[in-house]
Amino acid sequence: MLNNAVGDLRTRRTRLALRDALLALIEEKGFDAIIVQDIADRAMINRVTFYKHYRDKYDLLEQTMQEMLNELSAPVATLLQEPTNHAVVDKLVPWLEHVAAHESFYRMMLGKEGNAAFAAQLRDYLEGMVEQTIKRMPRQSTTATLPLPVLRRFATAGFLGVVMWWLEQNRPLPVQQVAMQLHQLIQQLMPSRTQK
Amino acid sequence: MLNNAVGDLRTRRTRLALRDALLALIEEKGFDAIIVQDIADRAMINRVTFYKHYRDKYDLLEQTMQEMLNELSAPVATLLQEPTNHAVVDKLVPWLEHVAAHESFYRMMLGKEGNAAFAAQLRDYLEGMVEQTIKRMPRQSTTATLPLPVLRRFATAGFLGVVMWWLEQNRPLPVQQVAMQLHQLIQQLMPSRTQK
Amino acid sequence: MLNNAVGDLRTRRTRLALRDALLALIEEKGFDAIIVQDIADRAMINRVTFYKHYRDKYDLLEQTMQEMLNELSAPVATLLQEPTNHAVVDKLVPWLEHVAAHESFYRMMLGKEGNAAFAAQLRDYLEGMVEQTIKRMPRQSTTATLPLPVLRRFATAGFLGVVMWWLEQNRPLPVQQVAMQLHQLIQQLMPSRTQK
Amino acid sequence: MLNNAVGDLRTRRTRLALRDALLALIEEKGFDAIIVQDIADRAMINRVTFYKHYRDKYDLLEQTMQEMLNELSAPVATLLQEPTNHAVVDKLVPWLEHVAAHESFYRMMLGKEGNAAFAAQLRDYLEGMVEQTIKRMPRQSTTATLPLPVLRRFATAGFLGVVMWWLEQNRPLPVQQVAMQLHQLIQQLMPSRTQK
DNA sequence: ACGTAAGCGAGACGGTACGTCGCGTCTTACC
DNA sequence: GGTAAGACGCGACGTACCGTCTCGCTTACGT
Repeated sequence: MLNNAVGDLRTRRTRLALRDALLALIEEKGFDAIIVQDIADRAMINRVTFYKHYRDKYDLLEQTMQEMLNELSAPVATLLQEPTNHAVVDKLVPWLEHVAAHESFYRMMLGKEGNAAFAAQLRDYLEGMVEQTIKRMPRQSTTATLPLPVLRRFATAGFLGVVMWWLEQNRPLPVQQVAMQLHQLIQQLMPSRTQK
Repeated sequence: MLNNAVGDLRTRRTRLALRDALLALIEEKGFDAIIVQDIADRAMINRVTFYKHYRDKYDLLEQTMQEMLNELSAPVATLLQEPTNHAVVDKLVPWLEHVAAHESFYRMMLGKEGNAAFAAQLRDYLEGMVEQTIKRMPRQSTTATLPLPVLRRFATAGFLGVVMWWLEQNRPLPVQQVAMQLHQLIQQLMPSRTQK
Repeated sequence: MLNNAVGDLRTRRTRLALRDALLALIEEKGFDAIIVQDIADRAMINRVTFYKHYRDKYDLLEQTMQEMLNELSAPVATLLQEPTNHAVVDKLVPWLEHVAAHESFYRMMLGKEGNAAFAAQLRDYLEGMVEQTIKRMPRQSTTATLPLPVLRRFATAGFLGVVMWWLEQNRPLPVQQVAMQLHQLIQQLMPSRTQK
Repeated sequence: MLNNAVGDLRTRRTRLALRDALLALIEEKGFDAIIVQDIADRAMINRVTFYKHYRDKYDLLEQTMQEMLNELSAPVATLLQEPTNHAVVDKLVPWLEHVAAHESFYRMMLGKEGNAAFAAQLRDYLEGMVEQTIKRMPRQSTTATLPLPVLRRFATAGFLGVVMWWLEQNRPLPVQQVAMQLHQLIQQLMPSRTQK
């Protein structure tokens, strides 16, 4: 492993090329079908150099996924920190826009040939978001008929399911509309909780 | 590939041993970590003989998955054919019992190290069930505020999500209770449709 | 191994078919390139039946070779037993005619892709012939300048070499002429011995 | 196949080890009985690495044979280039010494379990030598009673036959004596030609 | 600005697993 | 009792991909 001080320009260039190559290849043939030589070829670096930066293709994937999730959560995080109490819908739109921007990546990673770990990670992230949102909300003494973890898992899994559907169908609806529908579905599940 | 005519006793014994070995190994270390030699060893057959029955481990997985799904749907199918209009909950219980009986298999296949194709196949099967159920129901002129595919996908994905949660947590609730909760969640989504 | 009593017609038919198949295949692609399945296919018998008659392809080859040699030596043996003292040339002609009759077989077995064991066996047979011939001859007190084994080996190996050359070149000379030339060569080596 | 540029020291060491292993194994059990793993074990390299250098064991054999023949012809070639007109015998001695030095290799390769291709190659080489020698000689208007190719083939095949006999018998005669006897045999065949 | 340590290309290598070929044995069922 | 048909264990094959090492070249960084 090379010096972690990411200062060196060459290092940064190489790592970037590798990440881009991975993303391109995932879109082309899915993660499982990729071999290290593919990534190196695409990034126009030597295969051995790959191993100087990442343990194996799973290592590269993990780091790339993490960055993807960071990018994904960045706009939402910004919104969350603003004092104005946005409606949930407002948070969904930038979120979905990010997904749309990386459409084929997400389609691949979440689809049949996809990676269960990525889906799980994404769902965990969503569960975290829900948790935070609920914590922020005024404690409403709801008659919680269902245990929270069950409700939360149902909501996040359902949410992701719809997003997958949306991607599989090549986004038949505009972002705003999907956002609204998702919002409505969640409302139906947690009427007392999330109502603004 | 050997004669598919399942007449030969030896063939059937071998194939069965291979399937059982696969299931056991999946529970032990997950599908990806399995090599053909493992399966052959466990089934106490020669590695080459494996290839006389299945193209590769993916082929064996696929066939095994298909049989798993058949087993899964068998009890529900029986219920559906009976004239008495069972409540949805009644269908859920045998379904969940089958999952519970193969707990570790499903936990593995649907979990982080799991197989996205299996999850997708399972979800497709569920969507099919929902579709059939809806067709059987008297056409209620509901004010369907959401497009059916979206609703259906949300419901099935959420449903599976809860089942996964249940397995991940080592089934903290009895089958009946999970069934009830799932039923309630679906009711909340399609109030007019599924109410008996 | 089946009953050695070769009485059974089926057995004889099978064995014959196998031998013919072997000969045909040797001519086509040489012994080494032949697999048991080839022989069985050509003989239109089941592969397993092959093993009921011969241990493996080498076993079949050996028996076939032995028969070939018997056939080869038969006419010469007849001549040898007759009282009239034929010239050596007379013995060579039927011998070469047999080789010519099985031209492609000998070409293959003695050629580049050939079988060293067969060549050795053939040479041993020739050495035996020479030995016998010499024994029959009136003890001539020759000034044997060279040890007999050396002389004999040189003569037989050279003899076979010329036969190979003759086959490789697709028999550019008629049998009689080759016989004469071989005779002359041997005469040159053992002037006092073989002169009639 | 690795870079043929023989520059890399590791490559040369590996190839050498493989050749030596092959030679040792041929002497031990003959070429046919050798499997690639044997060669790799003996050379203390990985089996896969073998395939990075040679297509298969036949490829390795061929190259090794070629080098053997080069080594064999080297001393004779030197002699041929010298102006002094050596007697044929003088050329035979170093030649036979080389064979004696690799006795068991030649015994195996030319014997019953041997390799017909090697024998053929060796004989071709000898024929080439004879041809060259004859060309160099003053055209003697001999009464060539036999066609040259026949004579040449008889001589070379006989020559090799005697060498084989010599090896089979574990060299009962010293090199010089064999050389003399071979010389005499050839003299008897081509009296006018080769007499110095 | 420039010397040097770092990143990098290139190739050999050990090693695991793969999927296939061919062998020889065994069993069952037919004639 | 000979044969067909097929499953099976087994040894070996040649290939794909992996991760490591080593050796030089070149390039960006720190003084």
